[in-house]
Amino acid sequence: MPELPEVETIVRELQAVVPGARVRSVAVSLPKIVKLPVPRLRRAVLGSTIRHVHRRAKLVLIDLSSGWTLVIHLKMSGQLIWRPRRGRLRVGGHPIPQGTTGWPNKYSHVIIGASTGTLFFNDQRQFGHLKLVKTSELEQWLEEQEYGPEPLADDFTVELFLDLLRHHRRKRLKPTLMDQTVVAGVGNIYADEACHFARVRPQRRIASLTRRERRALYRGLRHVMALAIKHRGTSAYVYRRTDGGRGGMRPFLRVYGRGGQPCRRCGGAIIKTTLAGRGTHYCPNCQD
DNA sequence: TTCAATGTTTAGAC
DNA sequence: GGTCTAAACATTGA
Repeated sequence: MPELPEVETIVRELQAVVPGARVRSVAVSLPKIVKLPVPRLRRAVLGSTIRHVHRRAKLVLIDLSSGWTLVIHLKMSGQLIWRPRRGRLRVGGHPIPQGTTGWPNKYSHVIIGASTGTLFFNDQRQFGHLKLVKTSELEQWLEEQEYGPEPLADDFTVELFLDLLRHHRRKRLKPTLMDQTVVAGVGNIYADEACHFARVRPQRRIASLTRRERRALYRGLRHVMALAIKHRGTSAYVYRRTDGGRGGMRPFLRVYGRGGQPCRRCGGAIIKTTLAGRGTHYCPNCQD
């Protein structure tokens, strides 16, 4: 999916325009995406007002006046699209397939009609899901998911990060960074980018990392996430009127998707390999 | 035709 | 028990 920066981008977009909208209709064309009986979803959301849109890890959280929170995971190919009655479209998540011009389309699996616009939950690969959690129990529920700290939060200190790494000494670096119980929200793109920032190869064992390297990884995670949010993510489209621009992080990626191309730091050829089943990119010259 | 794609979970091997 | 890989989910496009 969209990783933390892409989810944060769409959450900010939605939070700016959606609160206050009253839900008037719910249409589900792919029931398996909704992890509860559709009639129950209807009862929980129809007639309620959207209060607040926020995020934890890669989850989009939409608080409703009914006391329920919609919990949406976009996984690999989910999108959220807000089409307001007036004003510009807000699109977040996976890039829109070429040729797609309107909504709903064949990937629009959940459509929530509201007083000021319509929210589309689209997902090409159908991996995403939508759940419902009582807002009063949301904090508790999130704790049960055992997410690690938010990498950009004030309480994510270097000391905490070093401590988390100590619990995974025998594991390889990149899968550990992507472990949502270690740090929340890190995915395949930004794990590679953080490793490059820290000049460390993704396949290194945690135990082999020097204190200096661990601290560089901490800085790398924070830097890469903040930069990606600043540029509105790597591929989330954010439409302005009809033509729109896309998430602008792509030109700032130093290794992801750049196999065979020269390293922007040292000129070495970026290697693309596989680690933990995921495409993994690094510079063999300046990452050790 | 084959493979890989911003995620997560699970089964099985060692 | 710990850690790894492959497969599964489903679809598309290079």
